[in-house]
Amino acid sequence: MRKTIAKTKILELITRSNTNLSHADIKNLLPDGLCDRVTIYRVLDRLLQEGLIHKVVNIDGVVNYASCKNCEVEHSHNHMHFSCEKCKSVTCLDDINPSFKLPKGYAVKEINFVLSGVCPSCS
Amino acid sequence: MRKTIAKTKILELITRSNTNLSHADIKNLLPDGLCDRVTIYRVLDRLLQEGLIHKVVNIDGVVNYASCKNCEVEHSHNHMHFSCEKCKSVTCLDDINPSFKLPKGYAVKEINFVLSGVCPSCS
DNA sequence: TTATTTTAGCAACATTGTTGCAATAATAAA
DNA sequence: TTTATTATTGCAACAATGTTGCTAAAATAA
Ligand SMILES: [Zn+2]
Ligand SMILES: [Zn+2]
Ligand SMILES: [Zn+2]
Ligand SMILES: [Zn+2]
Repeated sequence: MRKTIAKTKILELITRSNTNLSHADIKNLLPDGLCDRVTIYRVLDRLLQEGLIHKVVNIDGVVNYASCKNCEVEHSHNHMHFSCEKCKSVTCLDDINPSFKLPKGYAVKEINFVLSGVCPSCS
Repeated sequence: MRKTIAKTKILELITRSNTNLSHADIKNLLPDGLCDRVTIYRVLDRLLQEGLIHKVVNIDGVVNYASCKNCEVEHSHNHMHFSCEKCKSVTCLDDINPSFKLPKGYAVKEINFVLSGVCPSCS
C-alpha cells in the first residue's frame, strides 16, 4: 500500500486527535480541497486494513475512527468507548475492558462497546 | 397515543420475532402496502417512546429493534447483544450484563453492547 | 354524530456511502 | 534518471437511508 498525501494527513489527524473522529469530522478538519470525500472513505478502509486505526460504531450509528495505541503486540479492541451527548465527543476508554461470560457456542470476532451520557469535562 | 393498524402489526412483528428487526426487516415482513415506509419510522419512534421496545445499534451501524421483556419493573438495557455474520441475526442476550468500572465523572445514560461473530446455530 | 387531534401517505429533500472508469501519482524495474 | 507497472484519486452517477412539510384520513373524545 502506498503512502500518499491524503493517507498521511488523515492518519495524522486521527493520531493527534484526543477524541475519535467520524468521516464528517475528518472532512471538516482536512484543508479544504485536499481530497475528495470518496478518497477519505477509501483511505479509512486502508488504514483499517493495515491495522493502524480501529473503528467504533457510535450509539447513533455513526462510525468513528480511533488510532490504535496498544496494538503493537496484538490487535484487541475489547475496550469501552464513551460518547458525550453534550460535547459530542467519542473517546476510547482504553483501560476499561468489560467482563462477561457467554454461553457455549458463540464465536466472537468483533466487539463494540459504547456508553453514552455526559463526560467528566461536561459535568 | 393512538392504536392503529400499523402500530399493532409492527409491535406484533417485533414481539413475536426471536431476533431483533431492522427497519428494512420490518418493511419486508409487513404485508405489502400495509403502510408507507415513513410510517414505519414514525411508529418505531412511538414504540420507543412508550417503552414497548428498545433499540440496538449493530456493528454495521444499522438500528435493530427488540421487544422489551423484563422491563415491566424498570427500563434497563444493560444486556449484551449478538450479531451473527452468517445468519445475519441480531439477538438480545438478556441475561448477560457485562460488568465494568468507570472513572469518576462519567454519567451514563445509554448503553450499547454488541458482539459480532458466529452464533451457536451457525457454528 | 360531531369535533378534535393524532396518524398516515406522499413528495421532496438531505445525508451517507458505494461503484465504475479514466486520469494521475507512487513505486519498482531497467 | 527514465520507463513501466500498479495503486490511488477525482468525478459522476447511483443506491440506501432517514427527515420534513403538508394535506387527507383515521382514531378518540365530547
Ligand atoms: Zn463532554
Ligand atoms: Zn477505541
Ligand atoms: Zn447465526
Ligand atoms: Zn436487547
